[in-house]
Amino acid sequence: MEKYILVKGTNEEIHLNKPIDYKEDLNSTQYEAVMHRKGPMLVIAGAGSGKTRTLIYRVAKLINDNIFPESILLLTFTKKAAQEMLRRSSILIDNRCEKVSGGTFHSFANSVLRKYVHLIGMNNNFTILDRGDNEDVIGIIRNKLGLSDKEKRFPKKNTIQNIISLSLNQCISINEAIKKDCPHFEEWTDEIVKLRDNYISYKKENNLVDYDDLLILTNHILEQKEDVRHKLSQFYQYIMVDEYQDTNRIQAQMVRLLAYTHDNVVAVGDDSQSIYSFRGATFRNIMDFPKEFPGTKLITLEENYRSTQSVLDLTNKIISSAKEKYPKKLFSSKNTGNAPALIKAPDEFYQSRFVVQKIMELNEEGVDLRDIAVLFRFGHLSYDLEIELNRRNIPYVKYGGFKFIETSHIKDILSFIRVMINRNDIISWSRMLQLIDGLGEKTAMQLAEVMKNMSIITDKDKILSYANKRNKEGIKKLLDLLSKLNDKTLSVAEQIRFIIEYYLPILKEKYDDYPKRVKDIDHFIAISERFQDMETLASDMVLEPPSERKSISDVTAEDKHDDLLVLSTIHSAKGLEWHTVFIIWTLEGIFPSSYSLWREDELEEERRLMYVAATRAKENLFISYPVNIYERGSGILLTKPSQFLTGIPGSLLEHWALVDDD
DNA sequence: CACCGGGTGCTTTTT
DNA sequence: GCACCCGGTG
Repeated sequence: MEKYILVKGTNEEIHLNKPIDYKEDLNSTQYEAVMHRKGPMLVIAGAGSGKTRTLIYRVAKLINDNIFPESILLLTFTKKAAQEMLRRSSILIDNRCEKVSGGTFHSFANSVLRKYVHLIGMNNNFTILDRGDNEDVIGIIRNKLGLSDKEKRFPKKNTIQNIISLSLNQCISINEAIKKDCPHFEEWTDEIVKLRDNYISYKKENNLVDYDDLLILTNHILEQKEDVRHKLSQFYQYIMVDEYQDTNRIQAQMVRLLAYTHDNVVAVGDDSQSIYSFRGATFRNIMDFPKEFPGTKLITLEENYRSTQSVLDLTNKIISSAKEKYPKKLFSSKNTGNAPALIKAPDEFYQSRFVVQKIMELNEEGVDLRDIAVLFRFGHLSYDLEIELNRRNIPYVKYGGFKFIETSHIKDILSFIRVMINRNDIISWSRMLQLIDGLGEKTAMQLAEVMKNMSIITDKDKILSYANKRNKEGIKKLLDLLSKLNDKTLSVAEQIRFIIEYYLPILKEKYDDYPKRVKDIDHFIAISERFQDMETLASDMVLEPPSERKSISDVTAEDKHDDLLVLSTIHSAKGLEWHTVFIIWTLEGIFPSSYSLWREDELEEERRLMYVAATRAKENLFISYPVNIYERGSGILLTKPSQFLTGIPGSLLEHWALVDDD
């Protein structure tokens, strides 16, 4: 037994291939859910009630009963969640679990499209646009339509992108989306509709697909092509959807279509944790599931295995003011524990120092850094804290906020890869060309149009005829690189090496802070080595980008057994748990955000967000806010603590004030 | 004409 | 910290 003392993790990991005793390992409601075999079932699972455990055991049970693993489709919110579940199922049974189908809705849709999109007249080697690319395309079209230099203010490209996406995800018209999201731009409705139409045809011409298209085109195929729908539905006999409260109409529709021959769907979720309505998610899906699938078996998991009763008393109180929900009240199977605390700090710097000091104390008492998390509403709210952490040499990872993939140097490198896959990808051509000194937007767009139709090898001179004195050498160098990359026998790693060899001098010229960026590039090389082909590399980088950003100080900490403190936006903390949780910046106007204060449904979502944040804590929960903060956006002084915390009695939430002791 | 550098303003949450 | 705009320069 000795060697298992080092095993860190959940109970089932200690199982190690002994036959599973389902009755012993699960409570009676979990057991009922796991034993369910055919027909629709909805599991309402409160925070920490063993939702993941239930799913894992169900996968194990199905495989144990010799169900073909590939016929199980497990749709989750992140790829990480899917992998983690399958890994844990594998420990229970064996690695047949790794063969279970699934991933995120988007990655699943991607794989369907790569196979079938030619049936609706598109090319299977399409490029997926991430949000930045998306905005670039919209920017180009906006300029083409002459909508940028009007006297009156025309909405920015990211606003337009939001409007278009909102209208698709919520199945409403552009007009309604504008009314809902930004009524002050209503006068531009006609122009935005025109822009949207141009955007659609532009994508079609250039073989581009955005996030929304992945889902919409997949549904389109499933609706139009009866044979495909039938085939897939027959193949995926056991469909499970995690985090059902965060699906949107299109995703619910996809599930409906996939299940049409058998209705064999298990949806798991918690309406109180629905926090993605800005992306079109609607908790109506989970409320209406029983209507959509008649004969649904409903199971509610209420026993909480995560948090102490003190934490639950507070979280029950926070959610009790919510307007609409499936009734449930969590109770703990653990001890009472420490009361959560609300800490009032004079300013941001005090708050940061308090958090850091507390973390160091806990760490000395034996709590690992990886068992502590600091959560916040927006990615940028951690900047000050990050400085303090660096100063004290506390290593951390950050989830949420800016993405590795969204940094300009990584996008630069990806542009080469994308062009190699899809020569019609004008955006990437243009980005790549603009890296050349003395070559700007205009020339890049012209050249991009030319180069996508030419052979790099034979038409060199024609391409060079577009060059001028200043950029000729640069274009020559680029052509050299492209002809090297033309060699089809090169491995992914070899191709990447050529690209980086070409790119590094440019990087050093372009950015003063290049040493930091070179490290990112090394990270990228390491990631790319796992891939056999460029196509998968390119789509995986967009669909499931490496989301964590390590602080500069801990490139070495990776070797120190990865004991890193976690900083995260609340959205990215979904589904996770820690021994100690800090929630910072709980200030009226920030959390709830000032955007939400005017709309009841958005305020409700902020409340659920607070609930999600607080229910991440197992033992300790510290909630803090600074006072007297000037917010530049709205120009007001923020001084009040979050309305979600003010009416709460001191017995549930202790009030602390910071005093100087140094 | 196109490019580039400097100054200004604004900044949700994610696939 | 980043995107966008403006005015100077090649």
